[in-house]
Amino acid sequence: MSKTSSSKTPQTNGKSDSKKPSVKKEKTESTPSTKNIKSEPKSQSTPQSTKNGHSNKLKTPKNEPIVKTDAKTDSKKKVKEEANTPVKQEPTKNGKKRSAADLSQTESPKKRKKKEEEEEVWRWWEEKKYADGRKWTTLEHKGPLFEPGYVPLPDDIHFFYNGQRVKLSVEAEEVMTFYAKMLDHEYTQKDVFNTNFFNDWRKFMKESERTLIKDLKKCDFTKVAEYFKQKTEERKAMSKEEKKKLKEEAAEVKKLYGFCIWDRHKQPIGNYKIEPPGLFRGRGEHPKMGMVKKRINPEDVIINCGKDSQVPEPPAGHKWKEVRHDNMVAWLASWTENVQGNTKYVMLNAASRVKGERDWQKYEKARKLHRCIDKIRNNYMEDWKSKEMKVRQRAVAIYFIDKLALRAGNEKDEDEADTVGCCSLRIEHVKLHKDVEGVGEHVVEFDFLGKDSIRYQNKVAVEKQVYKNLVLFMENKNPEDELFDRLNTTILNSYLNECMDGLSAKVFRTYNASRTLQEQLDQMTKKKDSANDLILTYNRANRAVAILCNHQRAVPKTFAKSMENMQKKIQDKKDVIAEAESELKKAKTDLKNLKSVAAKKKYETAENKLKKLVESLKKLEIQVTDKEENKDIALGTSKLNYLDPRISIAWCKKHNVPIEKIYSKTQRDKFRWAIDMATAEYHFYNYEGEIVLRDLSHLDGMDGGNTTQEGDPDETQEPDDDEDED
DNA sequence: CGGACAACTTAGGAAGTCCCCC
DNA sequence: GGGGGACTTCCTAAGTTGTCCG
Repeated sequence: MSKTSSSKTPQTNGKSDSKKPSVKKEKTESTPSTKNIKSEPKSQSTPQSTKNGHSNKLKTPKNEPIVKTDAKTDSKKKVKEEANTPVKQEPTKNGKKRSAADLSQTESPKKRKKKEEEEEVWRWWEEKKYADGRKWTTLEHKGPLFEPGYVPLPDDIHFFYNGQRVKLSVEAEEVMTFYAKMLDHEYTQKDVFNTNFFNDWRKFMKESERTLIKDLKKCDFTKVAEYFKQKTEERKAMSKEEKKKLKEEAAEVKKLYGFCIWDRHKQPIGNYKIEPPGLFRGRGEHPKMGMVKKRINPEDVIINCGKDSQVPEPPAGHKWKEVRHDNMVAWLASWTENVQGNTKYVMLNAASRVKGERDWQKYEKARKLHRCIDKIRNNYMEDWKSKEMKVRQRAVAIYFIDKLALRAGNEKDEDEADTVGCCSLRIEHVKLHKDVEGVGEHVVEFDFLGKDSIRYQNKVAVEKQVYKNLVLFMENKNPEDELFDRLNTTILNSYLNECMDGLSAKVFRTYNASRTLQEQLDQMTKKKDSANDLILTYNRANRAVAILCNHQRAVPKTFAKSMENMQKKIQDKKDVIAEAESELKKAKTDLKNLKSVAAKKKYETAENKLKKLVESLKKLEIQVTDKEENKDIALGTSKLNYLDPRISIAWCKKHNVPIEKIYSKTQRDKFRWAIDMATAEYHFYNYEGEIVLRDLSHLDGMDGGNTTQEGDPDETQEPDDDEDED
C-alpha cells in the first residue's frame, strides 16, 4: 500500500551525485585456497586504472576496436601476472587462450572472419575487477530509444458506444486502442482488469466523453481491434525484401542505441528501448491489472553517464529529467513507472562485462557455500531443538529453503498479487500428514502461489523434529496467519550472512540447482552414449533442476496435437517393423534353402534394416516420454539463471558434445567467460573419493542432502575469493 | 528495529524466427 | 515451398537484497 502510493517523492535530486565514487576500502588479497591449480585474475582486487580510481583516462571514448587483454601493459603488472600465470598453463589446451590473431593465420577465410568477430570480444575475465565497488570509470551512450508518438486512427475506423459511432479525443483514443488490441486476450474477461481499465481510461477523456461513456459493456471496440489485427496481418504478409529492409533498419537503430562505451569497450545494452505505453498486465490476481501504463517522455528519464563523456542528446524539443554521473551503479537511464511506482532501469545485456562478472561471482559464492553447507545443516538441525521460538522457526525455514529450494519470501503489499515464499508462508499453505502412501511418514504438504503466481504443490517427508515444530508453529492459528510469525527475510538473511560472508537465501537455490545438475550429469552420463542420448541425458539433468526450482510453463497449446502425431508415427514405425520382421524371417528361410551368397547378403541387409528400425523406434519412444515429461516444465530459466555454465561446458568438452547443442547463440554470448575458461575437468564442487549421490527419485522437490554428504568439499579449481561487495 | 527504497536478478508469456516435414 | 510446431529472443513483471533513515 504504502510503497506504491504515487506520491513517491523524487528524492533522487537531493543527493544528485549520489553515493560518491569513493574508494571504500582496499581489499587485501583474499586468501585463495593454497592448492589451486589455476587461479583467477578476478581474485585481484585493485582497480584497473589507478589506485585512487579517479583517473578518467579518456575523454570521449570512441568506438575503438576492443582492447584485447591488455593485461601485460597494465600498471599493476606484477600482481596481475601472478594471477595470470597459472591461468595460462592449463587452459592452453582449449586453444582459445592464444590470441585470435595467431590462430587466424592458419584458418580459412570464413573461419578467420569468425575469429575476427571474436576478437571484438572483451576478455574481461582475464582482467582485474574493481575492488572499490565502482562499476565503471568512463561511460558513454546515446540514451534510451523512444517510441514514435501516437498515430491517430484513420478516419474510417470507428469506436462505438451504445451502437453509436464516437470520435474520441486523441488522448482517450490512444488509451482505447490499448484495450482494443487486447480484446481477445483473457485479461479482458476479468472484472478487475475491466474496472481498472475503465477507471483509468476515463481520466484520459474530455468532460463530454466522460458524460457519454459510462459503461464499459456498452463500448464496442471490435472495429478497432480488427484494424490492428489487419495491420499485423499486413506485416506478416510483407515480402521478403520489405521484411529484410525493416530488419536492417532496426539493426541500424540498434547499432546506434543498442551499445554503450563502458570503460572504453563497446558493450551491448539490454533494454535500450523505453517501454511503450499500454495496459498493465499483472500476473495472477493482480489488483492493478488493466491500469494504464503511461507513455514515458524524456522529461521522466534520468540519464547516468560518465562525467567527461558526451551527454546523450534528448529527442528534439525535449530535455532529460536529470543527468547524473554515478559510477557506483550499473544503469544508464531510469524512470519511474506510474502503475506501481517502481523504478525501471536501462542496463547492459547479459553478455556485458558488468553482468558477466556478477554472474560468475554468483556461482563462486554458491561454490563457497558448498564448503560450509555441512556446518550450516548441522546448525539448523541443532536449532530445531532450540528453546527460542524464533531460532526454531528460522531453522525450519532454512531447512525448507535448502531442501526445497524455496525463495526467501518477502512480505507483500495489499495492492500486489497475493503470493508467498518461505518466510511469508501462511497456515493455509501447509498441511501435515502423519503418513502418506508413497511419500513416507511426517509429511508436509505445500500448496501455495509463488513468484508470478505459479503454484507450488509438493508433498515431502520431513524429519520428525521438523514435523513436530510445524505442529507447534501451527497451533492456535488461523489459516491466514503466518507460519513463521517470528521470522522475516531480514532476520533470515542476516543470520545467513553470519554463517558465511555474502550468504543469503537465494544462494541456496543457486547452489542446489548447480549441484543437482553436476550430480545428475556425473551419475547419468554413459561414456559410450550417442550424441542424441547425451543431449537427452543433459535435458534430463536440466529437468531435475527445473522441477526442483518449480520452473513451470503453460502447456503449449499445440501439445495434445503434436503428441498425437508422434504416437501415430510410433504406430507407423511399429507396422514397418512388423513388416521388416517377416521379411527377415523369409530371408532366413531362403538362406537356409539356397545357401547362396546372394541370399546371405539379403539376409544381412534385412537384419540390419530391422536393427535400425528398432533403434529408431526406441528413439521415438524416448522422445515421447521426454516430451510428455517436459510439457509443463520450463528448462530455460534454470539454464540461464541457476546452473553454473562451467558445469555444462566441462561436460560438453568431456563428452565431445558441441556447445551449440546446449546453448543458443545468446546464451553462448552470455556464458562466454565460462566457455573460455572451463576445461573438461571443471567440477562444481570438487571431491575426493566417491561422492554419495542424493536420491532424486521422486523429483518432487528434492531430498535435502542432510543425510548424505559427500566426502569432502575441496576447492581445487577457482580460488576465487568471491570478494563481493562486503 | 521497521519501513521505504534503490538496484539488481529471476521469471513466464508473447512475439518472432527457424526449420522440418508434408 | 509453405504451414505449423519448436525454439529463441524480447519484454517487462515480480522477485531478492542491502542500505538508509527516523
